[in-house]
Amino acid sequence: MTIKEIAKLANVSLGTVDRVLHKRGKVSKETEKKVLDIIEKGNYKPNIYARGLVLNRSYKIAALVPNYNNGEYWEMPSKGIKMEQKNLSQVGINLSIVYFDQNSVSSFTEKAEELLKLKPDGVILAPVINFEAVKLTKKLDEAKIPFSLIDSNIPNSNALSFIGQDAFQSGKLAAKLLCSEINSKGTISIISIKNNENHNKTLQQRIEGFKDYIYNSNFIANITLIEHNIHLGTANWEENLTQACAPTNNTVGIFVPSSMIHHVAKCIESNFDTMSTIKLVGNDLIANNVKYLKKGIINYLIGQRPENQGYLALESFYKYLVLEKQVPQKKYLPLDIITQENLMYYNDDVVSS
Amino acid sequence: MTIKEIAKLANVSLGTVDRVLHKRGKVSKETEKKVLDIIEKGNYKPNIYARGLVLNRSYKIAALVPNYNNGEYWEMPSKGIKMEQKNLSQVGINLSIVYFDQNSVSSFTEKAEELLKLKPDGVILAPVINFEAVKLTKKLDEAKIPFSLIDSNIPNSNALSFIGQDAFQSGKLAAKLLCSEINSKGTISIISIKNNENHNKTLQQRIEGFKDYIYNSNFIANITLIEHNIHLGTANWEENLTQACAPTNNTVGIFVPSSMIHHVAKCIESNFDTMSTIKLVGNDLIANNVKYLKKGIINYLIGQRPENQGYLALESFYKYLVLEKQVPQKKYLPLDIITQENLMYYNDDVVSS
DNA sequence: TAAAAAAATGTGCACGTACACATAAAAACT
DNA sequence: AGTTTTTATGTGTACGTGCACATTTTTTTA
Repeated sequence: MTIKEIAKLANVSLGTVDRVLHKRGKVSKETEKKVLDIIEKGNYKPNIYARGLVLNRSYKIAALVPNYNNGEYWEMPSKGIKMEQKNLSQVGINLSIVYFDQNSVSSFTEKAEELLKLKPDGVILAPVINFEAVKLTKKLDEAKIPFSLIDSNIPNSNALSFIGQDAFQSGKLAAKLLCSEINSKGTISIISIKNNENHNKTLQQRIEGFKDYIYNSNFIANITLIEHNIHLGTANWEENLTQACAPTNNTVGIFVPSSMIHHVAKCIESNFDTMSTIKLVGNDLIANNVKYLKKGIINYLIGQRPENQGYLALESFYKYLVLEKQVPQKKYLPLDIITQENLMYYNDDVVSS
Repeated sequence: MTIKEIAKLANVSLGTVDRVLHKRGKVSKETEKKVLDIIEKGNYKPNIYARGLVLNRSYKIAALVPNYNNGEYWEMPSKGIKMEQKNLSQVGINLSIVYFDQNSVSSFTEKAEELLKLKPDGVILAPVINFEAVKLTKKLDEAKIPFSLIDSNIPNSNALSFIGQDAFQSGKLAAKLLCSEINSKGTISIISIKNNENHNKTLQQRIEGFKDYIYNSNFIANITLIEHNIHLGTANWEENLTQACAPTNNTVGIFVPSSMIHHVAKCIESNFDTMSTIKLVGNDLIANNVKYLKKGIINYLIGQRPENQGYLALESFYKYLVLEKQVPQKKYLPLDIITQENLMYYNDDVVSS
């Protein structure tokens, strides 16, 4: 059914139907009702091609995400955004990615300014520096620029959508998996490995989830939990890490609540004679982690589909701006459990493109 | 860049550019080269809206899948197909689903005939009755109707694409998960639960994968494998099943290579005093299975994203027919590991729509 | 009751492409 | 050279929508 057909059925002109469809007024009550009835009955849906052709709109989306080296976690969300950009470039979605250094607050504020200068029609934001990100969202609200959050959420923000994981539940799952691998009494070491001093909400929530599971399970009778913090690049960090890997001589498991578990795996590998029985659970399918998963040093990785995060964020803007559809306010991605046996089907799980 | 602009730059008419673009001939070598150069340089991409508008093609896709009762496995692929249909109806993809009874060969052949009478532009086929499905694919080849396979593959067929799982690997994964839950010597029972006598390739491959893992691991020293076949609806099948659940009095685990594990779980629940320690691993997130996963009777389920299978199959036709893109010949979906802890983020993992 | 104002309705063009048809230029024939 | 045939190039229309502008009808005002 087309506008023309509606017009014919209602005995009015195209213009009148148009005014009814777009609520531009200047239509008498009666004709409006007549037209609306026909639209209803005929289940009229605008032709997306004709619509796209005549509107020929284009939107500028800007993403503010951490920079990265090859193989690091943040490569993946960026990859996802870029992939989807290729699909959406033909339908009027243009993308600029602005990278900031997640170890530097000033870098973030600087890049945030840069981003605002682009006057984007939408923003994708990774609020890893939480406090500063909140400030930016305020500014975006003022400027009436819609924004989507990826990776971690800012509760009570005005975000168009949040796409990421449930960090607490991720921690619980890690604990469950680690416990399933452990058959004896002993110590589990929780090692936070970080680049900076910034408080990381996601890590904290994962650890809380992890402890929650242990404390509420039967395992607590047999397990002692010890927490460690390692700051990459500081003096002796490697020694400290080795120490953290086996704080007692009956250490049975290690949990690293981030993508940094490959550092632990490397450490275990170097001390294989004494540490080979320690079970490892961590997060994220980055190349280094995958390597140790394949070797059997890491037992489980929990994936959070970071490419999908990026791609869904961009897609949400397409749906919102171009298709003018509603988008879900929150999208928790599944917590994928990855082992040697199912790795191959996740590792090249390309963004559906 | 538009055709008009190309024409202007090349000092020719729109018609000439059109002939070059569509290789309709009747263009002199020189002008053709001139136009092609400009197209190349300008990186011309046809406007998909204008294209869609003027072509206004529509395609009839027919799906041949097993019928189902509420909550059964085959509800999910159908659901996925239908969901994507909603998205694609606006872009000229029309769908008819033809259901057959997977326990009846004659039903399949009958419905296959019905499907061919629809003269579809593409077919989605679930070849669960392998031999008959092969015959159908031959006919489709003759009629030059492209087809996609879901759920299980037909090797060396001419399929546009296969979308499904790696059944062998799925079995290996099941074994790994079951073993991780088992801490003592004992018997593992592999129970095939079926509705019919037909040979089911997928089940067989899963069992082979399962055994492969066990036989090549250290567990084989402690584990005895026993296989059982249960035919639903036959006399005493429930007694037989109870028998199969605990063939020895140190049965430690049960693997069901299909979505039918809820029957086993029910049996365990009824005999909870004696069987509560038996670990269960099965396939597919159907409602009945989820129920027992939540209760803790089933320990792991392996998911294969059946909705996605349906939705990707339909999407592959959209890409192939409408967008005229190439589609991957094979798409193995990830083997999702589902436990109580990550269930919630899979269970409502709606097809990205 | 005529003129002015307001409300209602109608018309025409543009978007970029595909394809049918019309025309012009070049080549091959009497 | 003049005619026909072949080859090359140009023109026009339709697709369905959105929006600016034109026209008609109704209501209000002097």
